[in-house]
Amino acid sequence: MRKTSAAPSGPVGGKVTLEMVARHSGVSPATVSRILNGTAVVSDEKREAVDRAIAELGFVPNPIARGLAGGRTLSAGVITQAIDSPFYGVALRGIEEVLDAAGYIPLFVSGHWNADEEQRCIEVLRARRVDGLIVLTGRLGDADLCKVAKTLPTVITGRELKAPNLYALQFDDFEGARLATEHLLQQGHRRIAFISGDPGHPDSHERLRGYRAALQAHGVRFRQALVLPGSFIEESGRTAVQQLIASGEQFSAIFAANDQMAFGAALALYERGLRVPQDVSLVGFDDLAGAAHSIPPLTTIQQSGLEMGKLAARSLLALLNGEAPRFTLPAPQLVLRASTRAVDAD
Amino acid sequence: MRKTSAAPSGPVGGKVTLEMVARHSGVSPATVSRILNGTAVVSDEKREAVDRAIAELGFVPNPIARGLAGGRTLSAGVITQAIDSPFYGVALRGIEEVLDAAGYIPLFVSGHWNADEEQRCIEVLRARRVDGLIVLTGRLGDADLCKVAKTLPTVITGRELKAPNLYALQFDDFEGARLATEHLLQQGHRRIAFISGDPGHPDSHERLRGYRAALQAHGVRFRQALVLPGSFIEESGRTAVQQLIASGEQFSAIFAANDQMAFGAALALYERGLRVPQDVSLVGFDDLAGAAHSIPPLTTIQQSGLEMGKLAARSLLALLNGEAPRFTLPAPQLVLRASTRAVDAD
DNA sequence: TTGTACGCGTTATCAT
DNA sequence: ATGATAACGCGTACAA
Repeated sequence: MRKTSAAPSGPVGGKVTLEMVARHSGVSPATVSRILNGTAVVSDEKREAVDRAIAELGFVPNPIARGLAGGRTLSAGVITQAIDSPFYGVALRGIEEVLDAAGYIPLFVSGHWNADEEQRCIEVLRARRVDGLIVLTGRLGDADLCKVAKTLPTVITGRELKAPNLYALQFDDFEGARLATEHLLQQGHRRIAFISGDPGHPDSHERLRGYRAALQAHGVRFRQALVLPGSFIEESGRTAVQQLIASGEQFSAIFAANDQMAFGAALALYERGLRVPQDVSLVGFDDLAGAAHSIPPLTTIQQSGLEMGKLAARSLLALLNGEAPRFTLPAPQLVLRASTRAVDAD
Repeated sequence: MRKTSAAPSGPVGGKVTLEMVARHSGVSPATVSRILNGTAVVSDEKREAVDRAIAELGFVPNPIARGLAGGRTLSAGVITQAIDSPFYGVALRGIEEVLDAAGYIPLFVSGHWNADEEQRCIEVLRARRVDGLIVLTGRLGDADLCKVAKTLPTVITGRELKAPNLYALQFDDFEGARLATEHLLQQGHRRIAFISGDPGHPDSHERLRGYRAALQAHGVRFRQALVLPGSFIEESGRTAVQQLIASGEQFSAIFAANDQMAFGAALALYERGLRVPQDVSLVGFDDLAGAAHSIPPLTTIQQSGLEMGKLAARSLLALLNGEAPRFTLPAPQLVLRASTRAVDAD
């Protein structure tokens, strides 16, 4: 076996600096830097020599030094609400994938649905000199967000907002909710309960609107008693159904404003001996990973967290690149599974 | 309203440097640095002057420059397998919480259960000059891990391993599985199927051992036909049960090596018209967030991901501090819910 | 106790 | 096209 001259010192380039590469290849550090960044044109000979030196020495550029010198850290801040959220988690995955492919590293921090915490997150990220910011929904005011965007390219999801250096990616909650309700209506349901998300959340309002719009389009009267408060978590869906049943109000179907509440609702029904879908039809919203394996598999509105993450990341990269992002989230789609069934209209 | 003299220029300290603080307070940059890091003793007057200057200027130290100069970045690499994993996601939350409180920021990267990818993650993190590393289980070989630990304080979960600069946090899979099986046995079940995790995963073997040990302790013969292969995801649990049923083998209970497979198993049973727990008892492993709201609520082995994350982070902080961590994961516990019931021993 | 001066590894600005 | 040289913001010997 032939030994290549000057093999790299293992996969880990201990402390090989750009300057060493420069010396090793007989050029100046500046030239090496240029080659690395494609900043300028260099002669092919030098380029080759440098490339070889890089390979032989196992040189890895130091992002820290880069950040100090160039002002860019090749890192992006991502504010999510809880790192273990079933919905946003998938979005993080999409962000990670796209950013990583572009040489960026995401810095994930959690705001816990709290504007103050989100502000703190931004300080932390800014201190870390991230090149850009992705905010997954959250509670931060539009004004604050715009101010942040003034000095930090920002992508925000879950709201409509136009500002320089800022791009908003909004999912069509209204249409999603309309679709879900429409499906139930088509199956002959007339008494459709709606478990809403908490009012402070921007998505909640639109989903309620979609529900009402579908009802109206079918000439079904809206009943306030069929709208139950929820907070986007399982337990709130469960409580809502318990209250609904206790209220004595008639219903043959439930539309929950997200899957987690739908799961809770399903449990409450189960606990009362009501079967889904034989006794009650159920539709969720989000299409979480668990929806396909719940019992019964949940019919729901697909809102691709993965795609959302990917597009958010691509938008940020565009912003960072001085371009104007033009991405749009895919339209909501009904995913038909086994939690609804047709009934004779009452 | 009284204006405080020289109010900070907004919450965002635009570009205030340590040197500016030094000038503003009439001391040298070195002194400011010392105060910031508690590196040396300083006279109270100077300290006060500096503190005030920091406040007035709204100075925020630049971690990037710090990293370059001091070699510490106050950041820790965390290799998880999938950023959206329901089990490890909770662990990330614990890590984030503890690290954040200590002024560290976690850099989350995903290895996707692939040793090569994990290696790449390590390169990336090393390039980012993280101060330490937490590896959540994963497939990396022990030897590789020890090598990494030579130059980077490391905490690893999911395996036993002793090495300098390395701390391993291992959950008692054997005992957990034994507990689960024992519970079923106590309820009178004798034909207990076991859906195992995939063989490449370190946890799988121990859980199988625990299952067998419990069987043996009760004088119940081990039947290979009751052991189904799985891969720790829902669909594999579903397939396993389908095969089990097709095989004609008798069984009254199922123990799945994790909750996700238990969910899949429950679905397969549901699809065949078998009720849990009336016809078949079911036990999972992990106690995922969803287990409490599955139908029926799943009896399972609690393995606190949150605690695991917290302890991993604390261990790393100890390592970083030159101390020897002495943390141990809490013992596994059976969480009794509604997916099992007693039967007359056959 | 405090200040001076240098270095960390890279990019950017000048020259050439 | 390429090479010096000066930042970038901070930590830390070393000196005082």
